[in-house]
Amino acid sequence: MDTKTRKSSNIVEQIADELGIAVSTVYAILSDRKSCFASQKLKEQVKQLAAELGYRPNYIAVSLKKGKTGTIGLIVSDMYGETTLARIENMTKLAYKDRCHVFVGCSYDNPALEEELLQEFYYRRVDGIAIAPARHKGENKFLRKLIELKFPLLSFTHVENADIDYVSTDYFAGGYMAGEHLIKMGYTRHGFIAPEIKTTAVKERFEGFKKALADNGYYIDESRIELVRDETGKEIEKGAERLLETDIDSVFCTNDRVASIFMKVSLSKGKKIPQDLGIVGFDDTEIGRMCLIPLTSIKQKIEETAAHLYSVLKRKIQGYNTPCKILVKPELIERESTKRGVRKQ
Amino acid sequence: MDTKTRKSSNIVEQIADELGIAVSTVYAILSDRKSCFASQKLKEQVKQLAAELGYRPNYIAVSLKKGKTGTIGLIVSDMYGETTLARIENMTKLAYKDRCHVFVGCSYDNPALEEELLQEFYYRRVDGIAIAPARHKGENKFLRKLIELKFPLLSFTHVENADIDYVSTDYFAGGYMAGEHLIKMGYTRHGFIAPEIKTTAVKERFEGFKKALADNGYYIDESRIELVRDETGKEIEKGAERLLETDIDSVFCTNDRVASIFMKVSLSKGKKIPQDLGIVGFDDTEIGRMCLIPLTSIKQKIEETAAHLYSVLKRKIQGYNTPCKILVKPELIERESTKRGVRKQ
DNA sequence: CTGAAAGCGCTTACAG
DNA sequence: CTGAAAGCGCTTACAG
Repeated sequence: MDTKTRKSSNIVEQIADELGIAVSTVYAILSDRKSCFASQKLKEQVKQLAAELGYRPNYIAVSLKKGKTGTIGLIVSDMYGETTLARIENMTKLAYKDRCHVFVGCSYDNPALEEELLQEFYYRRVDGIAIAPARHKGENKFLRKLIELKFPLLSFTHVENADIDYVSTDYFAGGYMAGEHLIKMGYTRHGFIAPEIKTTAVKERFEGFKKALADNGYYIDESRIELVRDETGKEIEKGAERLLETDIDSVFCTNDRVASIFMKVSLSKGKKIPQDLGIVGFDDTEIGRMCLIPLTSIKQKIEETAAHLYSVLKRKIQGYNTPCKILVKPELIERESTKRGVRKQ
Repeated sequence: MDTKTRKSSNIVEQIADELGIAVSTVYAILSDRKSCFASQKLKEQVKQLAAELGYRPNYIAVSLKKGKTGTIGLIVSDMYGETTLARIENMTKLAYKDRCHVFVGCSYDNPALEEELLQEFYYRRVDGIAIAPARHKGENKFLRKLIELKFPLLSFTHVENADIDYVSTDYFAGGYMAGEHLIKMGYTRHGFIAPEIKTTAVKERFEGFKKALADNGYYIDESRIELVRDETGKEIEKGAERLLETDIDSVFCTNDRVASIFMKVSLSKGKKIPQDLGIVGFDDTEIGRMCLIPLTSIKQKIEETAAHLYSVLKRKIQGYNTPCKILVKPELIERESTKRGVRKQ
């Protein structure tokens, strides 16, 4: 038995010395390696000692050696609302099934910050990145670089003029559903309200909406399109008031929050919902469900989308790099705010 | 000049070979070390080459060497609501100022999962952990262990019978404020509604509420305390209906969601708010602001709390380990739902 | 002012 | 079946 007390501060070496075996054997035992043929008794001794000495595995060393960190970067573009939280939740939950953990970062729609975060995560050696890209346009050279390098990277939305892979909600289809639904419920004078359109996600839902109207012989007049200056409650209220001065009998709102404000303004003006006015929102959030007249809304299948995205990302991490552009259809959730008696077929 | 082409795959070695200098010099230049006295020209050459060869720093190696990862673990107990998202946001934002990143994990109120996550983060060598502890009681031995080890660990709430440091909202004070406010507005028959009380956070706000009533000569009768079976909308509605059959003229709801459901039920029964009925919520969320009658609510100062928590955590990481039990007073946000003409002084 | 060397804590061939 | 050695990519004294 080797008694030269190496007095190492490294617990694994201490164990090896104490038991007169090699460090590599200790590691083999401690990490339950299948190719470890130590006797049961030895294994127990080692584990016992490890516990006594307070051994803790060092995942950082493992990461360095393996060249994989078991880590994913998630970049969101805002820290507001159920959609963002759901993305965080889904990614962490899915990753954890593979014992992976996720770093969360927010670009606040700022391309420079987005670039920084991307680089940070890249240097930190995350195995892959999921990103909800900044909506305000701006050059992101680093994003392009990562795409060129074929770094495992996947987006939650389609990005104009960037060849990034994505798994996204089909916003166009969502808008189409909203339009179709209002028509089916017998509404004929359709309006649209949204804060100024800066994102593909919003532009597409509007395009889809218009297409549904057109396909059914309707047309949306300029005066019935209200593009509000910003997302503050004040501005949305003002927009709602203007829109209510037109002859609309229904409105598609870009999200549930806008819809709920619209509803409040409408009710305060004595409108009957859904009789005088049908309202459709987007996102199917709690706020819509809580409205005095529960809100019909287009629900993004966030969970399904996330599962898809994660599995593709995982494949990319494993080295498969097939291009991937996936659109997931949303779903119409019908509630009181459009439940007018008439149901035209 | 050393021409033995070591043909290393390591970019830094390649640079060193190419330029005939030592690797340590290359590293010194690449990481802009102040104690690096290489000539400006050499520095430029090195950086140039690094860019050409696509060098990327390896934070994992740095972490291993330095024994610090620049990483924080955040464990939340649910993935629901504005408070959780705000915690995630604040932690990531604050940490990022120090170029730290945060792993997010959720225990879903499950002590076993909580223990796992704690251990994962510990093994992953996060520098510190911020935790919103699981509310359902259950032994968490690992938590205790970390506390014993004096691992940098801080909680968002006080935990019964565990000596964990925390920076928390003062829920008792919040409940007290709610009670005091209702009394000041002239309400005299006070009720309380909440899903069954499992957490200190809720228990304390109720205790504070009762104290405010007692201090002002009021008393809350059993019949006016509605503890609902679970958090589903259905159960809360039923509870609200029962409570509305008593003679209450005001109610303190454990959170804004419950309050907004309560309001809906009340309105549908023809109650006038705030004249017949005053309602106070908790958390000051969008849902409360969106109510038909905007909701008076107790606002947790999440941002302030987070800033406090982060700075204490940082000190712990730096090795200072002074005990820390901090309560941050919340704030009453007065809106229409309690704005009754009478203002008793 | 620069460079050779040891070491952070692991894993993985490879030799015995 | 077990162990000695090299190496993952860095940093940090220390020698020159």
